[in-house]
Amino acid sequence: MVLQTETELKIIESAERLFYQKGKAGTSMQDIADDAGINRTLLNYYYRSKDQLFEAVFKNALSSFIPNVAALLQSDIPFSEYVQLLIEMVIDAMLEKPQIPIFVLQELTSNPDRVPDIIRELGIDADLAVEKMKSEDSPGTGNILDPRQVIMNVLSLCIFPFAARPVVTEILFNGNDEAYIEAMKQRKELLPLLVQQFMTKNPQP
Amino acid sequence: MVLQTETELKIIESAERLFYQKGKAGTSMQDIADDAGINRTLLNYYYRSKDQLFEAVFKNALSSFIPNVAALLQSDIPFSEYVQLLIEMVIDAMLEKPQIPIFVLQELTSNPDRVPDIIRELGIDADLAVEKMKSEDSPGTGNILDPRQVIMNVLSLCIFPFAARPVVTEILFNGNDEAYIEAMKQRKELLPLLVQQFMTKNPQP
DNA sequence: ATATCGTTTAACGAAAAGGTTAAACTATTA
DNA sequence: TAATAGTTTAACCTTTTCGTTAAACGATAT
Repeated sequence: MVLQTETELKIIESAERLFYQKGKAGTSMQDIADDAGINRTLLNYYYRSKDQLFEAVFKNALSSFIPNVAALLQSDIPFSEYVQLLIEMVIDAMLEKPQIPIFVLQELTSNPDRVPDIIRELGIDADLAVEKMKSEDSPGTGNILDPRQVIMNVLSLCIFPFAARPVVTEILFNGNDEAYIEAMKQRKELLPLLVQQFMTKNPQP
Repeated sequence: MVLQTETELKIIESAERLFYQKGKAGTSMQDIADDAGINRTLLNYYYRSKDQLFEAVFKNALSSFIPNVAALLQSDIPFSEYVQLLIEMVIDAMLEKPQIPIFVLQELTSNPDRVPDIIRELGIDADLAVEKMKSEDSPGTGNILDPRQVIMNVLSLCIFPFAARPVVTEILFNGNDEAYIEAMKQRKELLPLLVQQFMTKNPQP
């Protein structure tokens, strides 16, 4: 069964939406069937079990942005360019599907054993990337930041404001959604400058 | 019933641990009773329903760190000091209970209606704080960053690496937990310098 | 000793959830 | 037209889950 039938697509779309919002345990097969407007038995017909349906959604979620990051990690562009690309990539992914981080992190929190397998499966070797970054860190640039800290900073700055959207909107923007969105647009220009600044300068005098 | 019986405490502790890890829907009343080593009926005896038990845990989670932040927001210390305190406060909270952000954000994602009530209940007025910050932003300091962006940055940098701990540990530190912890300790000293830097300098030339 | 109040337990009932099976339906092909 | 393969549905079974109820237990006060 290579190509997806229309029903199969409707199922995945509904499952995605509901799993993202309510989590795996919080979503019943009936919920998904109702949302897709089909009979519940069809879920089992196409995906055999709830576990397998969830698995499909989860893998989709991961593969929607991790491969890009992984490819970047293996590439041999200069570190500064690398960071710029990473920022753009992650923010774009967030704009498209902001719920993914929470969804993935929640799942990995309740099931941390899965993490190593997933990483291995995606073929990421951070050591290699980090070594490359260090070797690029010629003394003249004044960059003394551990590359790992830089990556953590970039991911944090890009992902968190989207993941925490409802809280951020309410606390910082008094529930004004347009103001939130506007701030996120500004952010896309602000972050590269910010990151470049703290990458190329020694914060200690 | 003002003071808590021993049973009541055991219940809350178990409920907390399990809700944090598995979420509300992923945790059954039986799970909690087993973890606490008591009869399941006692959960209903003391907390009436699963909803009310969850509510108790959720409010605990929020009140464990939001009040500090709220108090800070209302205080009238200088903005730079304010940021330093915020960083310390948030990182300390994260070190103690790193699972809270995901737990809270997951719940708020599946139930966004709750956010406004919660904020109001906690008596936070960000506008007031932001205005204060802006008024402090005398031209001489060169600070042109929107205070809201600064706050977002601080929260992002402090919270995300803890919330994403399993992934970060595996991807950036090859599963070496000690290395992760070491990096977090470094982070506690790094972040204030970093934030101070991008607060007091104009990233645009 | 027994009455009483708070606590704990076992048993019960109802509803929800996941999954299987066999029958009904549909469209294509022989 | 009839057979066939793929799809959809209704009915059924089993397990889990939440909540209630009434009885048992235990300590303290009368």
